[in-house]
Amino acid sequence: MADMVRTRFAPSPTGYMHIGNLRSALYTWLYARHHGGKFILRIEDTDRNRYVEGATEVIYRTLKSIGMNWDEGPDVGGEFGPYVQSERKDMYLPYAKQLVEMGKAYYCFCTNEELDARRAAAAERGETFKYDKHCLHMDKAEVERRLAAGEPYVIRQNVPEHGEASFDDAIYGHIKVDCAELDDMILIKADGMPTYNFANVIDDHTMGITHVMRGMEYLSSTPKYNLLYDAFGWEKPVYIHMTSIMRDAQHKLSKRDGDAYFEDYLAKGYLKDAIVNYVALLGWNPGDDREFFTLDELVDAFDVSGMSKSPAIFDVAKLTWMNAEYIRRMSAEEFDAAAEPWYEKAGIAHMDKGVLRRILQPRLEIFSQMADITDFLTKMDEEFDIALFTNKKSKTNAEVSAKVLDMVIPALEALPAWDEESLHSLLIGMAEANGMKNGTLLWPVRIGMAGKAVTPGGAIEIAVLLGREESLRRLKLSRARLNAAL
RNA sequence: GGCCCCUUGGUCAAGCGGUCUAAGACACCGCCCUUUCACGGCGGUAACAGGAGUUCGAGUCUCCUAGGGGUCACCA
Repeated sequence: MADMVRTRFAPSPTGYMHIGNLRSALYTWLYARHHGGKFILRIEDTDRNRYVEGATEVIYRTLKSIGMNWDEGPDVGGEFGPYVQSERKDMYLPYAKQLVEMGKAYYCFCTNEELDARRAAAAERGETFKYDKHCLHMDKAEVERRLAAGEPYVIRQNVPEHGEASFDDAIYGHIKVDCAELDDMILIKADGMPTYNFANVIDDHTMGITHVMRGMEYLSSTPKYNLLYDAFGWEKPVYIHMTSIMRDAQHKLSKRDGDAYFEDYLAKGYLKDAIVNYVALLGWNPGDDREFFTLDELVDAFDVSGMSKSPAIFDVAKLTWMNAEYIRRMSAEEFDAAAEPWYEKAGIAHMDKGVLRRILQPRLEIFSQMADITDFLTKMDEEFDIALFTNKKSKTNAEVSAKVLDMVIPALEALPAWDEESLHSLLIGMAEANGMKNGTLLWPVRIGMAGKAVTPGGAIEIAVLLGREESLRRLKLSRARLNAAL
């Protein structure tokens, strides 16, 4: 038990799951599972102004859908609860007061307005503002008096003016900073709530978190947290700071570009497993050439030594490739099931599923491409440019095409069975009998039925999908339009 | 601006002092396959940010410069 790894994912409920957050959750979860430890979910809602209704449910739903289960959390409980920060509100003040008694923290009555003014003044002088410990020097009697009078106050950490604060990061190594650089951060806000920084330290310790994994934006404030651990005489956790995911070299993935949230990609038709797989590889590598991982395989392979120090740019093209690969690797049953809603949307659900699967599975990169790629099946552009009948490689032009269609249409009308095999032997047989390349015969037929240069599948598959009546209707119509070019 | 972190091809990245005339993947280009387009197969273009050291030897260690990111809130 003493060596049991305990990690935590501590999101604030803002409504959506950011891709970067998702990856942090994933790594944190993987670390715990890989080491046979516990994964704890804690909701950090100390900022009441930012609370979003239903946001916690989004977090639960997302994590569950991916398969990241938690051992302790607001909904499942646990012996270190409560797991919602606002419900722990009363736990923090005593710790802060304890620090005050030890001289490691102090009451501060400076108002926000005063501070803002001083900050602005410092900025004007081109200086970095740092709280001057003004209230630290207030005599005890006055502090007591103002407290008794009910004056609003905050509690600040008393950072030594000299010396060094440091910590060891599992990825970045030893990070140290001069205490003179550190500001006396607020531990308890005027509303009695702890700041994120303070709550984090207290919660992580009281919840027995052994490995603190979080974004690297906390790298520079972590030495300050360690001062708190030292003051309390607590054992420090192992720190593992994780890189951020970027849109490009200088910007993080952002809400504005509609590329930041897990939900965005789901809506665009990406598979959750592909997203998770791709994201897992952004900032971590298994040390070999493997790229495809199930969650279980990730648990097995995950290791801090494979985590990178520099931020990674999110490459949609690679995600798309990976998603396409996931689609191609689906079994027939899986593909049919996943495709069904998209077939409905595209209006082709009544067509031959076997043929659809065969032409679409290797071609779709994301399911949302379905409607576009199959649009000609539901409705041919009857005004299509008849120049499409001309194709050099297939040796076709308007004249050849007219000839081919004149020959093919009656033969198709006479074909007893309208199935793939019959269509295939008829058309290929005709090409051979007439000494034509397959392409010379099939090109006009495909164009005549599709009215489009690029189609998934060829003439035979399209004919099967459209059925005899519609195929012939289109071919006759196209043949008639060809007259204009002769 | 102060402080902290980072820096291998367009992107993800392997590399942990010699086997680097630097792997693999995506993207891109070419060829093959072929009933268009894909899929698949084969091949190609493309990188150690720059400069000083240390060393017999540096992508790998040190320092400097440059570039990028983070942070400096009663936000998390």
